[in-house]
Amino acid sequence: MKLTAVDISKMASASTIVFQELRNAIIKGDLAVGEPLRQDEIAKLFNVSRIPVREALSRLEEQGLVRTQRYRGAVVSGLSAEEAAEIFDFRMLVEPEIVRRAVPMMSADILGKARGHCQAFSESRDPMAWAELNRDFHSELYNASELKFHLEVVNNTMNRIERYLRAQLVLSDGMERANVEHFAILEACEAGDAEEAAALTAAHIEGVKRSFLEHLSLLQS
Amino acid sequence: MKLTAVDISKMASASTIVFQELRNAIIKGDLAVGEPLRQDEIAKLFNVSRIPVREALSRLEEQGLVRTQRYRGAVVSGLSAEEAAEIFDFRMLVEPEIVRRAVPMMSADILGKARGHCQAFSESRDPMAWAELNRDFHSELYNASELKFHLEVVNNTMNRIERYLRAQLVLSDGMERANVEHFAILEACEAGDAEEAAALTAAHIEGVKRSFLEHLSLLQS
DNA sequence: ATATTGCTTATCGGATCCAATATGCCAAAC
DNA sequence: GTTTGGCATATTGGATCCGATAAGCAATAT
Repeated sequence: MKLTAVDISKMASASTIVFQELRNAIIKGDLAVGEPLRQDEIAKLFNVSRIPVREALSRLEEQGLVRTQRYRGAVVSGLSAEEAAEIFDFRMLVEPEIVRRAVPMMSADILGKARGHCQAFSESRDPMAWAELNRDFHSELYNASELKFHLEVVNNTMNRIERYLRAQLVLSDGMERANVEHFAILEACEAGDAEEAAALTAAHIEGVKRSFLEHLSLLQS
Repeated sequence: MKLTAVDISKMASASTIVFQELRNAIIKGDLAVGEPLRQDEIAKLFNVSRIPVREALSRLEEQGLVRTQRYRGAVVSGLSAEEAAEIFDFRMLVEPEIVRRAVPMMSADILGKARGHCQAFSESRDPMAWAELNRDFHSELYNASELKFHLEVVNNTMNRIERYLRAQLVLSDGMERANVEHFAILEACEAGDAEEAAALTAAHIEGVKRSFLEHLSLLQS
């Protein structure tokens, strides 16, 4: 038999599709913080009943991306400055460790792909694509670690903060700095220097954090 | 006005109650790994329709506590030895840091409560209560950090592995060792020695990890 | 005996319907 | 003018119902 078989049992259900679309919209910032998510409205958008929408909203709440009040519906949840700062601290704790353990496992293929993402990031002129490429680059490196649980946690963490990173990449020289730091991290990886790569990753996140908090205090003054 | 007001809008919905009960049953190990969770059956148990049950199952899947296949239902998900080992590594990374930042914020009240949990743990003769008291003790210390995000992540992490810890506390001298180590951690906290408390916490988790893996290899041989 | 086919039942995903609560508005009472 | 009570509407949470798929079993053909 020569058939390109697709596993239909793994096809996404309606609720899964709604979930993923809503999640992406929240992550990208297309849905503003505090914006109410009406079940009816979403159901009509996707041409489904409210049942799969409600399951999607339950899952989003479990991920901390929306907040729900009984009989009052769900709203997109955001982060206070303190919460964002804490999330940066968390990333500074976990991501360097992932890199440390990933470096010895990086094949030439992975390093090549990472360099590709890095290049694309540096050359892109589309601010909206930056966050995407930034995440591709980091994911490429992190995935080499094959630490499924760590990666899952970091992904959920990124989902919560990426909106703010986008805003910040555009508003500052963050883009150029990120670019330089990415290449530095990449070179440490290519050199097989796990400790250096981890240290650079920590410094990178710390820089983003500081820049983020500065911009925030500017906005609030 | 002197009324002990309860916020009725925060009362749990049916789906939330089902979710919490299922989650607790999975965490405690009352529901075996691989056991299928039939919507009808659960709905009848709680005297509700399948709708809130399905929302509960969605949420459990989002937490990694069940696995769902389309049209085939949900089963309790477990951990391979590798996955469990990775989770211990993750805990060794995060929990010491939480302790480090919690120590300066521990009031006499908190330390008192922690000592209470620690005592209760050491005196309890009920193996099923150990895991509970163990978690109370650690939570008491961790909560002092007021790192909401870190705490959320650690809680979800514990939810995935607690079943295995229970089994292990009973089967070994783990109970006694944990007890000694708890008091050591507590003393470092009382002394305000954050670094020592963090180091002891890391050692504690590492000990549990090693003991866990040894028992596992025994079982498998 | 074994493999294939068709049927029956169990179970799931989703749609539709109903009850409970929230929200906004307007009139009436003070 | 402010507050109170009584609607009408919007929205949610849950129950019931329906179509689709999975899984087991019997009947048939080879």
